[in-house]
Amino acid sequence: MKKYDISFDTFLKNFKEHVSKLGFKNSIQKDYILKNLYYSEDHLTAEDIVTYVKREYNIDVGIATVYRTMKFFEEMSIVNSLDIGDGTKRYELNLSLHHDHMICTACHKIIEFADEIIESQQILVAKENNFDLKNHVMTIYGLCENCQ
Amino acid sequence: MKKYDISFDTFLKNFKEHVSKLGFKNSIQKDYILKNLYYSEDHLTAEDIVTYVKREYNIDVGIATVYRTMKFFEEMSIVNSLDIGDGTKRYELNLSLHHDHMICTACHKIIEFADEIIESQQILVAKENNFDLKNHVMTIYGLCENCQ
DNA sequence: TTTTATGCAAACATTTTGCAGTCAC
DNA sequence: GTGACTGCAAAATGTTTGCATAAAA
Repeated sequence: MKKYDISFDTFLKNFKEHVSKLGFKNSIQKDYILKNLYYSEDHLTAEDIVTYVKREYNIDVGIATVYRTMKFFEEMSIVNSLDIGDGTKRYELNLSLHHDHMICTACHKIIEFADEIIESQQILVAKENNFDLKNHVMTIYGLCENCQ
Repeated sequence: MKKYDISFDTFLKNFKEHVSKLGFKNSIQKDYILKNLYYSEDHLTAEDIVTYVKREYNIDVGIATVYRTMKFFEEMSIVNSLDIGDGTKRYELNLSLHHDHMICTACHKIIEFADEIIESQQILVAKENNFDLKNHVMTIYGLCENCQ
């Protein structure tokens, strides 16, 4: 659904250079996990990633590697994690402009949205509290159009 | 820290009547879990609740009962749950006005805040998307004053 | 007396960790 | 060759469930 401003190849190349510069090592697992995140739908669980990478690219990745890699990607700030309330972490690429989520409590559909007023107000609130804002998550729960 | 507009005794009395009317049964476990939520700090884990109820009131409550009770309270809309990103659910009484959280990623301190502009903008965004808003969660991550 | 709630222990699901072997640089 | 990465299996963690008993209405 969502397209990014940067092509996958460019993104991957940049990322691999970045990894090298920091003294970490690249691997085909990292490459294909990233490729999968780039081209698949958002909001994948670790299990999803294992399944999809195998199905789409025929690459075997262990679930432990996925968890470790996602933690690594989060620290690199190229991935965000998301909890839709079912006790399972989901991951999405952090390449697009910041957006938030509306989650339907009936069908679990996820609607993404971005609102500039909310964004700027958050920055203001953080400043008022002498808080050094790094990231934020906003989730609206309710019923989507179909489920009302 | 936070005081509610309603006394615990009044709140408990109302709640017990409500439970009866719906055909459920009251119990001292429910009473003391509620009492603990009312008087303790916010953002307790299930484990915290077991520990505190024992310590403060010398009442034994099983962890399974806490989970079941919190689910029940959430369905009654008197409790909210909160995920601060460490994989453990935390609970707080839903008696006060809506507020959101800023969480320090270094010391895990939680700062509560309420912002009317953000609140009203959320309602607007939901409306624009034909989404029937029931609840929402907003969390800002970053560094608190002390940890910067 | 009927039905719901509780507590225990077992089950379950998700995530993390230790370790031996592999791969990148 | 060294150090980081991977995969497996085991462990750890958090949460849920089945069942017998207890308590509420």
